[in-house]
Order: sequence, then structure tokens, then C-alpha cells
Amino acid sequence: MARRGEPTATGKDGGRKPLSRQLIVGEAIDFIDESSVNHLTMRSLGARLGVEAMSLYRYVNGREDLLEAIVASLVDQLEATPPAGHELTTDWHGYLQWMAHSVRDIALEHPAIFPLVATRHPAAAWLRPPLRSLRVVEEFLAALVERGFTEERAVEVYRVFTSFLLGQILLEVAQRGESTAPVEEPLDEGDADIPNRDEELDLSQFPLVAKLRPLLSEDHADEEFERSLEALLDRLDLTVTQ
Amino acid sequence: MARRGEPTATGKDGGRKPLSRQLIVGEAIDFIDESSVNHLTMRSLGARLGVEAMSLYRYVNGREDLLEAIVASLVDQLEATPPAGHELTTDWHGYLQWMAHSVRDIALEHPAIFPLVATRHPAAAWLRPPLRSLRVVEEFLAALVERGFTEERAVEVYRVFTSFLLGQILLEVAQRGESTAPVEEPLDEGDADIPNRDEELDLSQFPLVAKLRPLLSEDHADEEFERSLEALLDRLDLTVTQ
DNA sequence: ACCTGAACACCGTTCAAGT
DNA sequence: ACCTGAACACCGTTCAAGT
Repeated sequence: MARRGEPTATGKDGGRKPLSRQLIVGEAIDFIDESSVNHLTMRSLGARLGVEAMSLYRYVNGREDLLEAIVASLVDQLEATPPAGHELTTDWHGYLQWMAHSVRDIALEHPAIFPLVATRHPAAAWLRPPLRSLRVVEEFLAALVERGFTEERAVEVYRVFTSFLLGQILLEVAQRGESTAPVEEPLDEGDADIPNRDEELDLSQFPLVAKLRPLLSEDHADEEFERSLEALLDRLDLTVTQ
Repeated sequence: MARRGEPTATGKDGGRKPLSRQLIVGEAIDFIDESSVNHLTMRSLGARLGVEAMSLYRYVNGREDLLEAIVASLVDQLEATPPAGHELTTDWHGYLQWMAHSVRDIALEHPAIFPLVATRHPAAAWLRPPLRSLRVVEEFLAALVERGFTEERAVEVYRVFTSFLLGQILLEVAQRGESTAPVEEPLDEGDADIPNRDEELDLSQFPLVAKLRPLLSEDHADEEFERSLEALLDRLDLTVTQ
């Protein structure tokens, strides 16, 4: 396969993979997962790829375009339809449940990236995060219509469903990221002395919060998600039969 | 009041207001409202205040601290209790409704800032945006307990209520910001040729979206908010009487 | 064709120095 | 006490030049 006269792939690049948009975006995602969006710079990403920052501009139209591609990459991981095994194929309850968990699973794998999905402006104002790609919206609406919704109704469900997902998952990801992710220090030298962020609060003026702090700190993310999703489906049940 | 020997306030500074943290934060908020968070730099903010960027560091511990103060300033605008006029004083339905609209009103006044409120890490992981200040949480929980909730129940309501507010308002603010706010161009020279963002999408592969685009584009933010809020209160009604 | 060196115009931030 | 000039270490980005 190697064209004649060319040196083999292992030159002074030390066997580095050939650059491509896909490789760059993938590596950027890994980078953010390991540190944060703020720490992702064209130069640091270049260094990780064994290349100068300027090389990236062949494949990516600047940093903003890169961030956009990162968001698109996560959203594109959403599958079109649930695996045939489930009886979800005909049940819209099941479909929405499957979709909700799909989005949540992706978000929890990339807690430092989901805020980008949540806040970056989609290509059109009527595309609503986190279901913010044309392909996903098309499939979502089609799935609901197939399962018996009118088109008007499907659009309404798109609205309430995205709103539900956004609030629920963004809060969960923030909470989980808090404990997991590297502290968002301003890239200083680590001067130690970083307070535990949680224990250092002065609650003396807030007696109720102080008393309920153990309760407030409990992590019920899973049940919360499940129960809110159930409540949403119940609500849709009511209005769908009206 | 003026100390002896000092020149009067009108020197070469041309009658500029005396610098203070409050002034700086307020001006930064105005700045973001008029442009965007990305365009807010220490240098541009200094220029707006008629001062060099370095002067700001007397009052603000760097840019991150400034952003934090901006978020805190918005959250602090939330009042403790509804005006005595309403019968909301005893009705928790009314209280939550009043609170929901308070948050929404502030967010809609600062659509470019609300994403910061939504995504910046609060001081503790159990503080949930947008109700992310100790004072507000204390008052919120106290208000619910006063209106007959158990403490455990109040904490649960805090969770579902913040999730509701975050999803609902973040989406609304993004949608409204889309049409209102200055385009987030990378600070280039305006090279014209900026497509209308909405009309330029190629929908040929997405027939259902193409067909339903008028429907998708309709703005029902007000009713959506009202109806989702009602649904939330209904849901709380059920579980509160259990 | 693909990558780089050098350069430009910006950042945030520090600190000695001015008044 | 309050502000600034100068400087440092970083950015994103462009483009002519290398291979």
C-alpha cells in the first residue's frame, strides 16, 4: 500500500497517527475529560498530538469550530432507535425512557463537556439542547409519530422533554463533576492550601441549611432522575388522552 | 467631607466615579448585557471604566473572581419573601410560583449571563443552580417549612424545583438570546456574508423537521413555562398528601 | 500535501514605581 | 491609597516558508 519512494510511516514523528479532523476531535474530548474545557488550548492539544498548534488549522476552523465539533460528536453518539430486543419498539413510554437514559449516559461519561452541549448556541434557535442536531430531532419526531402521536403533539413533547433533560442532567453532571473533576484552578502552581470547598463554608448565619446539610448533601441522582422521568411520562399521559 | 490638601474629585479623570467592587461588577454586567461574556476582558472593562486593567485587581481577585461576583450579584437580586399584598404569604403554591417568576424575570433581563449562573460551580456541591447562594437556599427552605412542609420534604422540593427552573429558563434564554444578542463572532472584522443562521440550514434530508419547522419555530415560552410550572405543582400536590 | 517558524495582536496577571 | 508602565508568560491565528 505504501507508495514508492516515500519514507515509511515511522519517521521523526515517532509513529504518530496521521492527523485528521476526527482524530483531533477525539483527542480533544479525551483532553477535556482529563482536565477541563478551559485548559484545552490549541497549543496544548497540538502538543498532545505531537504536532505544532498551527497544524490543527488544516482540519479545524479555529477553536470555536473545534468546540462545536466536540459538541456535535457527543450528540451524534445518540442512536436512532432502541435495540430491537426491547418492546420499546412500539411503546412511546419505553422510547422516551430509552432516549432519556441514552442522553444521560453520554453526559455522565463526559461531565466536563455536557455544559458545552447545554449552553452553546445550536445552528438554529428552534434546535433545543441537548437534542440539538437535525438528525436527532428528525429521528425523535419520527419515532413519536410512528408511535401514535400527532405531529403537533410530537413537537410539544420535544419541547418538554428537552427541558426536562437539560435541567436534570446539567445539575447531575455539575454535582458529580464537583467531586470527580480536577479543581478549576486558574492554572497557577498548586499552592496547596486549597480548602475542601465543601467544609469551609460558614453556615452560622443559616441555621436551617446547617441543620439540613446532611440531607442536602445526599446523592439521590438516580432516583431523582427516574422519578422525574416517571412524572413527566404521567403528565404526557394525561395530555395525550385529552 | 473632602480632606484638606487633596484635589477635588474632578482631576484629569474627567469626573469618573470612584472605583469600587460594586461599581466594577455592575459595569461588567452591563457590558455583558451589551455584548457577551467572551468579549468581557479585564482590559475592555477597564477601558469602559476609564481606567487601566491593572487597577481592577485592587477590587477583584482576577477574572474568575469577577465572573463569580457577577453570578452572585444576579442571584442576590432574589428577594426573601413575596410582597405582603399577595395571599402568597401562606400558600406554598403561590410562593413557588412567585419564586419561579422572580428567577425567570432576572434571567430574561440578562440572557447572556444566565448560562454562567447555570454552569459555574457553586461554593458547595449541594448548592444547586440557579438557587445557588446560601442565603437564598436558607430562605427557600424556611419559606416551605413555614408553609407546612417537613424539612425532608422541603429539601426534595428544592431539588425538583431547581431542576425545573434550570432546564426551563436556560432553554428560554438561549432561544431569546439567539434573536436578540449580538452574534458571537470571534471578534473578527465583520466580513458580512454572515448567513442568517436560521435560513441557511439544509433540511432536504430531514423531511419531518422541514415540514414541522414552522411549528418548531413558534415561540410558546410563556405558556410552556406556565404549564410546566403547573404540572410541577400538581406533581408536588400528589406526593405532599401521601 | 502537510507541517512549521516566525510574527502579530491580543490576553491575564504581577510588581515596582509613580502621585 | 490608589492608579499606572512595563514586563512576563501565555493565548488564537495567519502566512510565508520549508519538506
